[in-house]
Amino acid sequence: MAKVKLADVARAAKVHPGTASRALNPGQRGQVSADTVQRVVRAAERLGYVPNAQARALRTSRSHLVGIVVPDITNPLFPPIVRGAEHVLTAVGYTVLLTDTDNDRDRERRQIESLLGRGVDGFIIATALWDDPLLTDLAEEGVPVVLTNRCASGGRWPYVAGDDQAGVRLSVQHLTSLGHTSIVHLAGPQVVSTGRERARAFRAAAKEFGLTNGDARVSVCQSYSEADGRSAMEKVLAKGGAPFTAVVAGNDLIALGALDALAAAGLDCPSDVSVVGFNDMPFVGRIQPALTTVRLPLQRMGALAADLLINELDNDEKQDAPTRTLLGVDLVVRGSTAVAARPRGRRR
Amino acid sequence: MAKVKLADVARAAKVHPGTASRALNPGQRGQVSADTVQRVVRAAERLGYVPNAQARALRTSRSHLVGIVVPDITNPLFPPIVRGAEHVLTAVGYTVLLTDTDNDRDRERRQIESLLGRGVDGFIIATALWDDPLLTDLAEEGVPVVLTNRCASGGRWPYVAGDDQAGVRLSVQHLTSLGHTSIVHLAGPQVVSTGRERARAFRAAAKEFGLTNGDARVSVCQSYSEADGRSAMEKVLAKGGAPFTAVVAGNDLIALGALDALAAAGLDCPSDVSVVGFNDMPFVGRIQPALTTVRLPLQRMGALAADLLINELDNDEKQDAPTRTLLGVDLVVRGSTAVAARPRGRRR
DNA sequence: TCAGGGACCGCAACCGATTGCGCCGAATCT
DNA sequence: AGATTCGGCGCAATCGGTTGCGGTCCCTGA
Repeated sequence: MAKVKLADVARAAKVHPGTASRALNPGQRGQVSADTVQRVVRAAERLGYVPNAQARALRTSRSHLVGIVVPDITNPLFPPIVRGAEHVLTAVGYTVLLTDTDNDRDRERRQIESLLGRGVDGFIIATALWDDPLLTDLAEEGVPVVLTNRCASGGRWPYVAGDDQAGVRLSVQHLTSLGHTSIVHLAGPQVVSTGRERARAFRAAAKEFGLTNGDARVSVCQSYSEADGRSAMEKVLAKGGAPFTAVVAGNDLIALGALDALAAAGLDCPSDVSVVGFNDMPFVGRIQPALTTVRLPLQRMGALAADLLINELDNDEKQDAPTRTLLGVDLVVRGSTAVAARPRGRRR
Repeated sequence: MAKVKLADVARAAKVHPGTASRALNPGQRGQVSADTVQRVVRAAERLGYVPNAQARALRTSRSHLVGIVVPDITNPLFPPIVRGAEHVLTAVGYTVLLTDTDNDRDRERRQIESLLGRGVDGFIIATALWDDPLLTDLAEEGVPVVLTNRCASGGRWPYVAGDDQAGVRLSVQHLTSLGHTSIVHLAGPQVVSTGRERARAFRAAAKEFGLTNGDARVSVCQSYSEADGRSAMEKVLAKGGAPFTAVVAGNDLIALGALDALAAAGLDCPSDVSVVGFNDMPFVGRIQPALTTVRLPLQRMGALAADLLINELDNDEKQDAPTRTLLGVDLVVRGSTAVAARPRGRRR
């Protein structure tokens, strides 16, 4: 069965294609008599008419396509975000173009350009660097962009994410209330906002809860991964210095790596060292020990990012002050944190 | 900066747009002199020309868009598949339209129709039911489809997945070799191929390894979820019957649910009951007890599915015999399986 | 020298939907 | 009754590439 096109519907309803188009588009329906509208709509239904999105996009230069850019869809952090965004977007007639940049900047740029060639109306980007030339390029071309998960410097883009600062503060508060007086922060990469922000928040919280400088060390991981979490933890253990009894990880992956390093060093979690993660990835509550971590409303983040983008797309007026939303987070206390033991660490 | 279009390039190269088009398309390049090709290509580069995919698709009725349909991107099974497929597809100029059906048939149909309206060239579908009207409809419309993860009856579609039968056989073999003589299979839903196939394989393997009927029970879960796994396990425990010492779960999620039910019933895994899962989802090796499970090459599955689809799209000749590929699987032995204890179970 | 044959390239139609412009007939006003 | 307005709809251009057809020019062979 050949695709039925607008002209077919028009013929069936005995009107001109232009009229059929108006009858089918709620916005222009006022220009057509109710009677005609009904005839056209009926005909369209009877024939099973599905408008050709390509043609429409070509003419209107609105594709109703949205690109979602994630660094690695395999990282459990992102699927819920994608899902939340997708549900909102499809509900209002947008379609999602997903692209996984594989944490590769060149690939990311190529992908985004390809998507632009496809005429996407806007992007939801979860891969932003703190200083990101790609973003400024997009801004110059006037492409609507909403950032999620990570933000960028300049505060130029709408943005929705979890409240990193609050999450870290909750973690530190929890640990100090358990009697921990020397805590290590295994920070995420400092080129992304979450890495910077959580590290900043850690220092602030440490000060707030009375930890002195030497007792609130920060060690930076190259990436958010188990491998880098592990090696960062190993490095801290090897270096010695003041003994510590707790670790605040930049995210759950880093926490997992840290757990490995601790176990390898013969340290037990939580009796020797408490560990808290960030993100509450699926199943981290079932690992051994069950990970205490900060829960973000990921799906809601995605949904909100989509809302923001839709809003920006529909009101083509540019708003000068981009909305920036921080969603509340919870600390989920599980088995990886416990009352501080006598201070302990690897000494040289 | 306004988008540069083909006409601009043509003007810059002092040729007709038609000629510019031919010069830029490798397939037609032979019809243009080498000198002109170079002029056009240079001009295109200089101006930063990006062809408008919509216009091209409209004219050629080839969008280079592929729809990937998954039931729930939040299920860790799917991201690797999507990733594998996406990498292959983008490498040859296709773009991925992702849609998450939320396990909702109506939603799925709407989404697919919407994607068809967008002119997708083909689909990779991971949501197939065993008897799936949606698939036959697509087949009637002549839309290329490749199935992955699950297949459908009739053997009408190209298909790539893990070797379920081999995986289950490995599991049963492993358990019997540990001395288990009474095993329960918590099967997945029987409306999807993996549920049926694994159940069938379980019965066959049980027979092969000498388990009698009463010692190879099958209980079916409504869905692949922790909740249904748990309730199925609870039901088996409540019903009593012959004591069992091992469980082969339809997938990891079901296994997790079963673990919960066992723990709630005061049974220890693995000392009282061994459990083996299926899929080797991320992090199931870190839960307590570390789950013995069957590992599928998920990313490779996605990549292969993409290869199959591309092949079908490029050779518009319909091949009468669809390729069906089963990828080899491994049994990953971890802590949730152990030598059989004395048979035990809940007795009334 | 002239017919025949390519190689190259321009012309214009076309893909399918949208929309500014303007025509026509009927209702309203004076 | 004649002028005027307005609702409803048809016409045709347009979005940006692609491609069948045919024209021009040059080269080859007799």
